[in-house]
Amino acid sequence: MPLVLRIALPVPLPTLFDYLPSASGAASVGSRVLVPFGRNKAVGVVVEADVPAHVGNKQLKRVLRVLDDEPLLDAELMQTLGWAADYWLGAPGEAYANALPLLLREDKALPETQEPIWQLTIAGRSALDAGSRRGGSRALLQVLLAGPMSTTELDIALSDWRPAVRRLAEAGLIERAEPAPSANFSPAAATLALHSEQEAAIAAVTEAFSRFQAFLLDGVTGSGKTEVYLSLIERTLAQGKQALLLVPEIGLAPQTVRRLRDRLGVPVEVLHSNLAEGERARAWLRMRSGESKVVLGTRSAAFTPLPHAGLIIVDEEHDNAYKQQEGFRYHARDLALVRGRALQVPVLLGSATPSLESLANVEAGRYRALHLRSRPAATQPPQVQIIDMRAQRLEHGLSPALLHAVGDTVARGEQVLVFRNRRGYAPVLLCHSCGWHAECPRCEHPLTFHAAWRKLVCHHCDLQAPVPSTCPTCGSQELKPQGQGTERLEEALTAHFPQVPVLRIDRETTRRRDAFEQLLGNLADDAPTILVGTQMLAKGHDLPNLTLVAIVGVDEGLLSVDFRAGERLAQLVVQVAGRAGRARKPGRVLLQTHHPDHPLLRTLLAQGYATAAKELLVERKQTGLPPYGHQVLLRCEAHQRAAVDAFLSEACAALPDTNTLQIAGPMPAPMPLRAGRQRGQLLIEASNRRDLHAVVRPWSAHLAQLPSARKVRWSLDVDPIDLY
DNA sequence: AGCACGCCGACT
DNA sequence: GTCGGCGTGCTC
Repeated sequence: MPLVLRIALPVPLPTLFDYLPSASGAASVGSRVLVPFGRNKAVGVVVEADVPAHVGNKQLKRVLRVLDDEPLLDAELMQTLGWAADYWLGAPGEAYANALPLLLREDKALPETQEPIWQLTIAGRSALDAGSRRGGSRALLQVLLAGPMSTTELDIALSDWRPAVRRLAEAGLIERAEPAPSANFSPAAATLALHSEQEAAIAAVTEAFSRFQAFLLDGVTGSGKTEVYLSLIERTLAQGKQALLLVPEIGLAPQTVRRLRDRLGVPVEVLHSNLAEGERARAWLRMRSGESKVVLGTRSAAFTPLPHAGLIIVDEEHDNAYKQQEGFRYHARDLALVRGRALQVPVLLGSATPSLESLANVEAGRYRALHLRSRPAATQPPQVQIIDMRAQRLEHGLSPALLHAVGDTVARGEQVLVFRNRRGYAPVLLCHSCGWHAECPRCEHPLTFHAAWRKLVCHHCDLQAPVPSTCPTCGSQELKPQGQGTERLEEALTAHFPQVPVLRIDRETTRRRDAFEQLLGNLADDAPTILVGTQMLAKGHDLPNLTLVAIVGVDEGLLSVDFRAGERLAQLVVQVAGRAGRARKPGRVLLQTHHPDHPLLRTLLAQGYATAAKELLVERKQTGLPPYGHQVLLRCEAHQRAAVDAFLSEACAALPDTNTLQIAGPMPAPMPLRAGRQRGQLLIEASNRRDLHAVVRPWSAHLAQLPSARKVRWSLDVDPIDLY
């Protein structure tokens, strides 16, 4: 039996692949190799070396080339990635592929980690004196007059400077400079005075430096969580160690990056999906080499190498954006915790509305709770009030009380946010004569009416259809938009308050890059404005003159069958409400509902998120749902319903008959048809995670062998976040 | 996931 | 007579 290298290749297959070592040199675990794969070549990562082959001699091929003399992935990442693929039942190759920036998954030399630095040439100086250039080129020359600048610095100083660099470099007016010897950075911005809760939180985490301990920092909006992060990162740097800060989405990044850079005075690497591949690879490599000390990033940044790890922070830890919803379905928060344990560093989870999972971990003594209860930046917490919509004369879904409050607020010269989690004009187009409504043929869900586009749009599959002028079943002209989306609210508010600008912020109005930043930038002058928007407005962004938040139409969340709907609703309401009254002015929150007596709303408003969450946890415990029970969801879709049913029933039959598992299904998915595909699922639950994995691990291998599996698209989701 | 092989419809 | 549709099977 020959000794081989066991290699992870970027394919969604449950196996590693054995190869004979390269003729030219040995490859070590964690190094990348180029191998022949099928009729092609592929770059893979060596997972095991000098092991006996799993397959017959004649199948073995030889490694073509070893790409790294030194392992690119260190022992900790290799171990964590192996664990991750096993835990989330992912293809090992996909786990490794996820960890490496795209550029590092290619058969190329590693890019230079030094970012380009540009400086003026002598000709450039004269050109500037002569004033011969204009536009972007002139601005760039002006900026470089102060001295050489790196890509990062140019990003801060100018927007869209890259074309100008190309033009001026070609004209010989600027050139690449040698990097200056790395100077000692010194913190620029002064430390804010910390209040006692912040001091306590910082002391607790600092005390745990150099060992693993999870913390849950529970701090209301405006209580100074970011300041705690900054201080802790500063202390991590003082020890010569690295810090990883995860955020749920890029939208939160620009302001945080600026704050980190100003405060820490060291380069801060940023990793997110919108980044150019070269930048991404360089940032990753600079963390790997230890050249950089701080990285801020979204989900995939949880895989950044941290050879000198000191601290991991997960901000807004409750946010579902941390869970990857396709391919390798990992959870970045949970991965961060596993890495913290492997690296022996503390992990700080922060949120104003912690997930029930994290609260249960505090309860079980696995995490230490840290609280920030006071709001130093605001005089008082916003006052929340329910508006009972029943028996009210509504104007486009807005009650008189709500409109009055909006009017009063703008009359005082302050800003209003009207929150509605539905884009478009109306979620349904209904025939008042016969009850017909427009439906997506591929999803069997109502089409949303978009007035500005004069179109019906399916929000599940992006199908677009013309708006019929008469009812297709009865010919009546009584087609009426039913319900309210942000577009309709914008229209209604504009009509009602013609003297006040109404600004809509949703996926349509912010489609263009930076549009969100620009729209909010226009608000900087604090003039009275009515903002209408979706989810996007729930987080980040400090609007000091925003004093009224009106939440419209959260009733769907109260009635949903999804067991997490209540948790999500509570988090959303608190996060949106947190937008109000962040500066000196007191904030006010109005919640318009048809269910003013709903126990969740009552608890939430009377006693706050912590109490509401505690009650939700009690319910979960009684019903054995997560975090007290554990779930694996088998999803399946195909054009033919029969193919779905056949696969799921075979899959169900293949499960062992143990009383440690509860099996729900096979059943249709909550959306049984989507984009023309029939969908079904099988949910497996157990009170013990180890029992669940022990069953599901061999089962998933078995599923791949089923002939019926080849006629469907299927996937397993460990700890699913939504069951739809 | 790619990528080939393989057997049945509308074009020069 | 071909080009090409996507079903099925394989990748150490």
